[in-house]
Amino acid sequence: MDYLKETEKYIISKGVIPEEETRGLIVYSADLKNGDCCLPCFKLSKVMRISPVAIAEKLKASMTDLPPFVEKVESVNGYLNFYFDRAEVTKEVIGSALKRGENFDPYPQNGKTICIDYSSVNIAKPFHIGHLLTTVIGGSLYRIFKFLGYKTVGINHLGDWGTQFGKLLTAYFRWGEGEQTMDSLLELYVRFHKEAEKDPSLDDEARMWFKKIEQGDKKATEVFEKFKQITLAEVGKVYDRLGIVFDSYNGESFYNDKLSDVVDELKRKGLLCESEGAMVVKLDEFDMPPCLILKKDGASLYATRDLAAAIYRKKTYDFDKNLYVVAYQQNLHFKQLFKVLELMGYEWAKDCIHVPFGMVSLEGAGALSTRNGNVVKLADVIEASVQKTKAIIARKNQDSPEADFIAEAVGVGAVVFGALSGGRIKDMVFSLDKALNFDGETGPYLQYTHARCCSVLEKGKEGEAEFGDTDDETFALVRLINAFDDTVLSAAEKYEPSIISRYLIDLAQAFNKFYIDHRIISDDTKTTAARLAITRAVKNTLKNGMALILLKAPQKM
RNA sequence: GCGCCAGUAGCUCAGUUGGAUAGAGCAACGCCCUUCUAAGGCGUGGGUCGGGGGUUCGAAUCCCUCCUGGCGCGCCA
Repeated sequence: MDYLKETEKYIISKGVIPEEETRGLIVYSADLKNGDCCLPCFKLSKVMRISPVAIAEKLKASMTDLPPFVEKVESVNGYLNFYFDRAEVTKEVIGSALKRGENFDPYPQNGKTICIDYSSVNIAKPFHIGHLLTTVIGGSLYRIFKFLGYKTVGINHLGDWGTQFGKLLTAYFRWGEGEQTMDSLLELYVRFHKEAEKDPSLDDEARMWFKKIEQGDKKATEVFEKFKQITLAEVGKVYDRLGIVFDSYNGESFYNDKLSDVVDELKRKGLLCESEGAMVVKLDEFDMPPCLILKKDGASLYATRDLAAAIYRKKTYDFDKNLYVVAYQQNLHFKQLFKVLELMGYEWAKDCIHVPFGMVSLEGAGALSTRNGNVVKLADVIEASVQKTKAIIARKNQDSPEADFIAEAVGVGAVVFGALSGGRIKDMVFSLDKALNFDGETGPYLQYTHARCCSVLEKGKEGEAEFGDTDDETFALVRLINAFDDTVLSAAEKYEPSIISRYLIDLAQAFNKFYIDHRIISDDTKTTAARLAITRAVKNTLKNGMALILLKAPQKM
């Protein structure tokens, strides 16, 4: 139940204050001492020309028939404070939470489709921690929107086009024919850049090889396809461990044969003009630099492919929203892209949304760079984290048969949560030590709390609950359980999984306080039943919330 | 130079559509396992919310200005 709305409705029903001015004023109290929610009357004071104190007093006087969930109302310094009937609210909140069961049903299908472009790996380049954010943010948004009843389309817009692949082929045929791995491909790429500094003719050779790929030359295409398979097999393993899925792997090369149509369309609509030898769409009147469509030599550019991709996605999926989970370096690019779509007359341009996130750099080593090999591979970080978890489990002397499963869930969870716990937009300095810290606000903390709930539930006998517990710790927990849906909706609205992460930390902290201060299983069957019901509601809420941020919830750890 | 974003405790960050005394975690120190998982809990210390001005009954939050940092600004993606 939305208690703020209910309270608002009740206040308005009194007819003491203007309805329009009251909407949205009610907030949850910061301090439980001041009640559970309150109406600050200062804004009303301006409209009604009465002092806030007088308004609060007048309202209080009118409230002779409180709704069932409100116990008392107080007027304090211009605030009208509502104290909830805790037993009543607890019963309602825990009751409806338990009704959802262990796995919450998704919202009913809303008939809307959302495309989410994320991860977007580059062929033959290492899958490193720089890709972690786009991968897990996108993967989490995918689950959040699916939960909310959207049809979701996850798109891995592969980086499988460009002169870089000419370079790779050059290096391959010169120094590395035969079986390749991701590592050996990276070595080839790094070696090319080193040698090309001394021998510029290598660049010409690279252009030649890329031209061959473009023309569909058999030898070039075969080798390139092999590189693609090697890459996808490698990153596929990481996706599996992270629980990331895609519905499409259409990358840059996929749009190759759709580019000329886009260019023609731009011409036809009078948007394309020649500038310094290149073809551009001018955006001066929107205070933006021009959007480059074709190079001097007639070759297409990034924007050209993205235009083709957006149009293709609209045609194919008829999306209601089209998300791009791409680093903020490309803010301008997407602004230009969406503006050009708008100028082309596509009203759906407004549904295209760039979801930017911050830069990842390496502790001590600065920016990540594929060229000089300054990378930390995602698979290595995950593996280190899982190994550390195994060591902890061994130390705790719990050689359970599920040890491997738990280590995998917790190790991966630590890495994933580390990436999803902070606001998207902040830059992140990656530190393995920090990623491997399992104390405090971390994924393992959430998982531990969940396992703790499971352990208690296994030992106690659940039964018909009567809620007499109304102390602050218990009630804080109840309020948090009730906030689950608002939290998910807010995360979706802002495309910000970290809102769910923060919420789950709050929930786990509240439960751990509750757990320490309240003996859950005791001789008193009524109290035991009530506390177990709360524990189960917490467990289920944690588990379902964790799934939305890609965290597994083992029963034990 | 212009544009966008960021600046909150030693560190990492919440809080930013204005509401009551600015909150967590990490690190440090001190406590709590003969009762449900100590990957936990409690306590202590730690703040010019980048600076200054303004709007307001009320500002970390809104406006102006300055400082610092990051990113972007034509043929890479």
